[in-house]
Amino acid sequence: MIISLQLAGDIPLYEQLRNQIVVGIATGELAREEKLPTVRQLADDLGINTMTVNKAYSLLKQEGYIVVDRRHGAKVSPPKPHNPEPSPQLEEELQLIIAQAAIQGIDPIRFQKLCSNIFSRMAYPHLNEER
Amino acid sequence: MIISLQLAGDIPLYEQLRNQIVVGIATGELAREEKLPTVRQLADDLGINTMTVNKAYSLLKQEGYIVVDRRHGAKVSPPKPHNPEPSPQLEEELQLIIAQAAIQGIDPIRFQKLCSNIFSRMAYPHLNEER
Amino acid sequence: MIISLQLAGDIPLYEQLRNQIVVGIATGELAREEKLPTVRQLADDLGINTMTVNKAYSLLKQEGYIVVDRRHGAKVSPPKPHNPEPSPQLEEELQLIIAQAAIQGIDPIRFQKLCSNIFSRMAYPHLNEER
Amino acid sequence: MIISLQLAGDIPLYEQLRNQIVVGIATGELAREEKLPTVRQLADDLGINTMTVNKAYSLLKQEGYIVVDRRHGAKVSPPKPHNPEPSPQLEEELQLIIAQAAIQGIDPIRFQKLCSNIFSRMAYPHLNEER
DNA sequence: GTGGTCTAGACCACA
DNA sequence: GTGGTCTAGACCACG
Repeated sequence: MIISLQLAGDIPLYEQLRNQIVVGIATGELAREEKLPTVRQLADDLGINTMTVNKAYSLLKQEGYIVVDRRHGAKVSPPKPHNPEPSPQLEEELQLIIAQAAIQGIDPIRFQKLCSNIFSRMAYPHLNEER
Repeated sequence: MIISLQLAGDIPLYEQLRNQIVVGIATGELAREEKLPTVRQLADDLGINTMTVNKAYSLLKQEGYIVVDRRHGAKVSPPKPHNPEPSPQLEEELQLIIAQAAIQGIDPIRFQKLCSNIFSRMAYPHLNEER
Repeated sequence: MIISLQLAGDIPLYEQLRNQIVVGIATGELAREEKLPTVRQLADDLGINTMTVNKAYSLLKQEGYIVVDRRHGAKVSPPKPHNPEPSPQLEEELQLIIAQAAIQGIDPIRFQKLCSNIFSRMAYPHLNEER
Repeated sequence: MIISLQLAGDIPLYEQLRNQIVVGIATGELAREEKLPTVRQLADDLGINTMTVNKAYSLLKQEGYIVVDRRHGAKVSPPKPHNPEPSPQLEEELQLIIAQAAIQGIDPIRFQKLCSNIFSRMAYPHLNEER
């Protein structure tokens, strides 16, 4: 999986890292149960400090996206059960996005299509292949 | 228009302010061409520093959401022409949101419905009243 | 409030710090809404690194014990409503404590008395003085 | 006796093991003088490293919970005499628990009841069958 | 060899 | 002046 960080940006490195891994999990690029690179490995690859990677991993662990097994490092969490209720925080973020889209001049139909496109890139295991 | 800031939160005050004004514009709560309160006025109302409000206004101006006329203060920008192409940045943010939603266990249909609900609260002037 | 760290121990410094602050909040030694010392201040006082204090504060923030106001630093969270249901984690920890006490030869009556003593040192605002 | 370890957790495996054995002793699930499985046996059963089990046993021995007879393997220590004085360390741990409980909004009566429930699951041999 | 912890010192964003 | 972020380098606990 390719990770690209913009060193000169407003978003903290650890957050960029966290975001890209979240997307990687959702798209299936990082398969469920797949082992993530070690902290040191990833830090080396990206040319950043181990503690920065550490912080990203801690965040992901805290949010439940990954689990850290002391024996084998970090891996992607097992899929969550189907849950139709969005968190309030997510809803608020979505509202902001849609507000911006609306002002930019994007109509709802176009937006829906855009969402569909993005969704189709996700490998969400919640519809058919879930136990 | 009601603005509520959480003083003790991770999101910077100026960004919360900017976000709520953007939503206000999209929902029509802040009518197009409407005059915004002065920096000092708003800072007083919210009990925060003028520099913070100033920063939010600067950001909004830079992003094109408002125009600052030296004689009349700040006001909401006129509507943009219909433009079906989303900015890459918006697309990226949307991707992150959808990724999180997918992992949370929200299916595309539910998500679409959620979007529709939010869109219906927006007064997007791009479909009928296009100049 | 006095904080004493054992530098040569198994418990990480940031955790010792976190624990003592939690106790300080419960006993009322750190009054509700009271401002905590700044990260740098405390780090200097204790002779440890700022990042260690930072980590303790982050933990406390994440757990809801304190709130961090960007304008005035960290302060103790407002009291929680009366809630008779203990978290499962707390229950498990308590079970371990009681197991150890039982093996040590402490009978239930003695234990109850011990709890009462400790509780009497707490300034829990949940019984009378709550809105 | 059933032992369940969470491989992906913050608590070290050897400590989880130690804790569960302590609880097992207190509840009487592991009867006094009962022989514990060998290090290798237990390691195999749990699918973990022998060193991890070894460490847990060493800790338990050092704390006086078990005795290791070179000829017969490890077994639970004989009951301690009735001793109403808690160790300072236990008292400190209890203080932390109670502090958290108080902040969580649990009142002393509820807490006492919780303790009683847990105590009733213990088979403390110090009240009646004292030698 | 893994992640976790800690240090000293630096720079930046926020208000 | 506050907390937040990042670095380079080190040591330790865990398994």
